[in-house]
Amino acid sequence: MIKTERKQSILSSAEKLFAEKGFFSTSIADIIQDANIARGTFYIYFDSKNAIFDELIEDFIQSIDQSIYRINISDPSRDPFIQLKDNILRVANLLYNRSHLTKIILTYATGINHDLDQKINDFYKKIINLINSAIKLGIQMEIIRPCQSEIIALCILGCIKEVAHSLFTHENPSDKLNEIVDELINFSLRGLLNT
Amino acid sequence: MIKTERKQSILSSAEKLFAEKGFFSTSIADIIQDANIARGTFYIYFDSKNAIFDELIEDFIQSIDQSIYRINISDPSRDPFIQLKDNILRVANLLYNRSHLTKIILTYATGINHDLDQKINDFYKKIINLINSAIKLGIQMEIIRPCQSEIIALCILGCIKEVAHSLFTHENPSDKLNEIVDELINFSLRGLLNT
Amino acid sequence: MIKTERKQSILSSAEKLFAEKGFFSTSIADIIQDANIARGTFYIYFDSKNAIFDELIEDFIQSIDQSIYRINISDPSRDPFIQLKDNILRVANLLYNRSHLTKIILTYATGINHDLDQKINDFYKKIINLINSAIKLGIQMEIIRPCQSEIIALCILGCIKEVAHSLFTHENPSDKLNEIVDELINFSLRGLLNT
Amino acid sequence: MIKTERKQSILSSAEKLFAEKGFFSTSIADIIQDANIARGTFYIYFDSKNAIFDELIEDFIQSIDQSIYRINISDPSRDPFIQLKDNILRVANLLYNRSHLTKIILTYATGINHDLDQKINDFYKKIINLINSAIKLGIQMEIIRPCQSEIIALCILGCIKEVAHSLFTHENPSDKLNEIVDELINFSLRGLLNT
DNA sequence: GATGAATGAGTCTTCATTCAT
DNA sequence: AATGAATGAAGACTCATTCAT
Repeated sequence: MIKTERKQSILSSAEKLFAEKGFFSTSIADIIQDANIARGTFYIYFDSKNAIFDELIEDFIQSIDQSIYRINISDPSRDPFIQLKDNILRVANLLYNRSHLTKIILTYATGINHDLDQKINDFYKKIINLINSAIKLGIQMEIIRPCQSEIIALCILGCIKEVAHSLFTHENPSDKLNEIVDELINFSLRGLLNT
Repeated sequence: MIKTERKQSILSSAEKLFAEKGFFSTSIADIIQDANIARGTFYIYFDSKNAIFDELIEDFIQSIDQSIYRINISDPSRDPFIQLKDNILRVANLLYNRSHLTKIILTYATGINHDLDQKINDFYKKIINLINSAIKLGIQMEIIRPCQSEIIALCILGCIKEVAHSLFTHENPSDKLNEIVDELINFSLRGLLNT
Repeated sequence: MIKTERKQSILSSAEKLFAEKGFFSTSIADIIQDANIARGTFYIYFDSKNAIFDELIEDFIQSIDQSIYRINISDPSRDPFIQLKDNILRVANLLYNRSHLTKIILTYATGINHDLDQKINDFYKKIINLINSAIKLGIQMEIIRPCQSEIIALCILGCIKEVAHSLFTHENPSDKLNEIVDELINFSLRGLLNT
Repeated sequence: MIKTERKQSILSSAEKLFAEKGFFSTSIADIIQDANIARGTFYIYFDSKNAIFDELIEDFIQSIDQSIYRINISDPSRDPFIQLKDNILRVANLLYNRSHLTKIILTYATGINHDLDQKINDFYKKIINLINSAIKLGIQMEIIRPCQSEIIALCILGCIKEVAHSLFTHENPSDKLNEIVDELINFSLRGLLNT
């Protein structure tokens, strides 16, 4: 087995186990058993149990990050709402396809590694800022009603996280992504009231 | 020190530490040091590390549960929206005042105790159901527009959790509860669009 | 409750528990619960867990010791065999009536207290010597055939211990003492062969 | 050091210490110190302190069991008394060579492990039954005088145990096995009386 | 005398990490 | 590169004993 394959195989086992049992309840013994390698071999590829967890999480938040494109409002041929929906769909698809990692970050509890806590916090802050800026822009353009955009940004992130947690964290996650995303956007834009 | 005081003091130390460092990274040594008691004393009051954690969580979800009153729609003198807002305010105040416990349940990672996992799941399901029923009722009464109420219920829970997490989890949580709750309700009812 | 009664009550609980669960598996908590006293009270009457065990054992081996009378062979009016049988019957009755203590000494494992080990050893040695002297006397008097009396003394002690263990250690010990003692004496004197 | 050697070395240390100090007074710390290994190494080879004790005892009673051959009375060329003596000699040699284990089982106090208690009880019951059947057969064949064979079987087991305990449990156990076994058989067959 | 809360040394057990082969 | 035996620090938990009330 070539180096990168072996590394992937270990990452894959760890990902599965961390999602199932959590970081602390997953032991190196569990991982090497699942990956079918010797104890020492694990430490050839990763410095520590923390290190493999970090790598998993960091790679994942980076992929999510890369699947979010900045919304272009200067080009009149591209509807910003469609760009928004495309972003959400791309992220949703990513979460859907990596349900183990989705579960891991959505139930991530601090206390494993301070650096990692920081990185995850920064990631969420970045998303909040992104949403926040979009809302503020919308308010300027008078598409969106005046509001405390920071609070609303939190709400929208919360919606996404809770829905993702509920839908993509099960063995057979829902596949009606499009419908669900529509519902979510609709709710965010129009609210519940029957007007 | 009388028995109940001592127990409270231990609970208090544990609550603080679990919130700061997480369940697994908090040792009995940490707790007894903080509570300024001997090792054996801890075990007079609690059977195990799991037991004290369970007690903390169970008591908290019970308080939250008890602060939510069923909304009465048959009495025309009581505006259901005000009843809703009162519920949210009561819960918000509770979370605000018990910020350690709020942090603990909002970053709760499964795997500590299967029974507890179940109880927390049940609690969230109960809340989802409450919201879901309210939405369905609203739809019937044509106050609320037709929608996939299950998804929307998740959204609303997500909003509450994320806002709570962001605001009540810091050392000096925001005290503009009323404003925040208004913003949240407004968002849920009207959405973002400027109509 | 007067002092001696309370002490007896504690001794009684300890005796029962040591017999049931063994010295190490019986905790002070078990004893005070059974005796219905507070923790501190125990230490008014006994210095330590070892101390109560020692007292129990020492008193018991002393009673056994006192129930064995030296056999008088100079008085022709008293058949030595009857004196022997009377001795055995007295001991047997004692064991029968104190089945808890019988179980404790018969399953006594060293390692609790070096002094006590010594005392029990000395007690058994004394009995062995008693039997040994009796046999030697019998040989001199030509009642008993020549033999290695030390080995035979061990055999006889072994017979008594094993029979006692089997019979007096159960919930309802056998009450056919007389028959059993006859059988034992017969075996020792005549052996198994059909002559 | 190869795995089986290391395991033997640990078993050997444990055997010595359990014999010297008893199960409860022997700590894992004692064993690993004597075996000159690290704490964790012990747990590579044995699941627990109970487990190593069980293994020691079970293996030993199995060896004893296997050294006892069923006595063949249908073959006229083989004297049953010689077969009996051979059995006793084989067991005696085994006990003589494993004096630590001999001490352990002869002072075994119940309460360490219920399964093990059962196995040891069963083992002794099996021996009692063996002796009992032999006596009954002897009675039928009119070699042995009529008697309460159950009591006598206990006596014979008691003789063997006490003699074994006294002789093989010391640092330098007696090596006059043949003589001792003869004495024991003689006593059992002929008793003490000078006829 | 009686109480029972408090103590802390001692015990078993786990597990991430190392390193000689 | 791969192995897996060995390590030992760190953790949870127990329990005989003490002592202020």
